[in-house]
Amino acid sequence: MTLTQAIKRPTLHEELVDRLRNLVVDDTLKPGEKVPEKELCEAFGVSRTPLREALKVLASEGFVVLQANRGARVARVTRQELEDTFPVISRLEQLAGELACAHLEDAGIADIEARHRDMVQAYHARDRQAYFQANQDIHQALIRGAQNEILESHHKLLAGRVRRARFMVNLSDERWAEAIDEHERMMAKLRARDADGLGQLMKLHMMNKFAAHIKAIDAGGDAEPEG
Amino acid sequence: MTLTQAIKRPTLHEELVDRLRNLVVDDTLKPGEKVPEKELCEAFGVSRTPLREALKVLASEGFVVLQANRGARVARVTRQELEDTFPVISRLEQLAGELACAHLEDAGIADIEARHRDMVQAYHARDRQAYFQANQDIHQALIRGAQNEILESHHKLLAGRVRRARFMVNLSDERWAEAIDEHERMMAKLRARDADGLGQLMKLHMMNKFAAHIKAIDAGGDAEPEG
DNA sequence: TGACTGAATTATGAATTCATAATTACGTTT
DNA sequence: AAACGTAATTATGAATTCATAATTCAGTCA
Repeated sequence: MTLTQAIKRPTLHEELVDRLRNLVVDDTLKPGEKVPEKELCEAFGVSRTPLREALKVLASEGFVVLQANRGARVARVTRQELEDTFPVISRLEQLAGELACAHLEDAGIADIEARHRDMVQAYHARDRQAYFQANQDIHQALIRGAQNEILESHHKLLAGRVRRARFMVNLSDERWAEAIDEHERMMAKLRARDADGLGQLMKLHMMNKFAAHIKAIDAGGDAEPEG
Repeated sequence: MTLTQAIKRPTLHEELVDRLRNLVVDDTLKPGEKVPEKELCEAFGVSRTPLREALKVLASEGFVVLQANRGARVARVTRQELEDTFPVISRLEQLAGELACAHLEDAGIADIEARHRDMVQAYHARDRQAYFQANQDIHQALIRGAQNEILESHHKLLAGRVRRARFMVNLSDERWAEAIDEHERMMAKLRARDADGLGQLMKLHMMNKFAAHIKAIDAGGDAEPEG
């Protein structure tokens, strides 16, 4: 009976961690906003204990900040943090690209090709939502294709911190075209299974995305009200 | 009064997270071992609530694994996990090396030089303990020198998972000499502020360390008893 | 009228309690 | 005596309670 796989029934606090993290990542809970335990408890229909456990985890992941005796607030993504995060993400994506070239089956590559076509189509249709989704799927597939759980989990955390819905509205036409071009070249490297080449391009792609964000932030001057 | 710095009185569960993590990292709590809440509560003199919050955080950091209704166990570092972790760490160290070259002041480099000399001295004295300490200090200083908190925190987590005391006993004379040589070359690159060169060497250094660990594990056949 | 003091309220950190799943101990049956 | 089934015990997930730090608000005085 050593083969028996443990049945996975998610415990209450695990469920809450996921739910709350999603609320932060998809920008339902805005940065700097207070996270009142009471309201969330009645919203989710749970007691404070599992919710507080979840908040502690979210805090260690960096999605919320805890102030002693003053509860939790959604973490602000400061410019400094962006500047720290992107170089790290870009290196993780580089590694992912290299490993994906080595580990992906032909079927996996074909699947990414399909999503790439979806993305290009969304680009021509100027469908930001569809583009965003396809883009995310591609990166996700490449990370998964690396078959490295540590890489995947750390990437997921960092990507979650940075991926706030509002960033997408910052996508300029110029940068959008550039990004598409970068993806085309990435696909070529992937088809050729040029591991180092793909890694290099993915790193660059991330750093270019980074530059575009910074530019948009400097131009738009994100209000970032109150504390 | 806007300059008033909030006084930092660590909350109970934060303290516990650190304490418990240390117990795991320094191998006081052995991999696979059960982490009984009751005993730890009376050992630390706290109630179950903060301790359980701490365990949730430790679990999200990967130091313990929680099984529903069956409590927490110290996470085992499997071979697969080592194989996943080292490539990621090596890339983080590579980035750290590049950034450290760019950001470290001369004084910072001099400090690392001093610790390097300590390390070489410990090597010649065959003092594994002192060597280990100096080595860790050097890597730590380089990571800190990168001045990237995201990089630092993620590196710390991964290093903590891998850094179990017993690994040091695996250090063969051959590998030890090799490691010293690698460090010598790293120092040369750092002095020259050759960012890419140092990054490259640090990546390699980590992967060589990785290979040595794997070799030792395969040879020694770590017993890894019970589940 | 506006700023300060202090009580009342609220929210949070932590302890305790409760319900239930898991484990252990025991007795029965073959 | 071994194996199964069931009851007793234990440990855990979650709710509730308690103590205290923060915040709010009313009242006072300049």
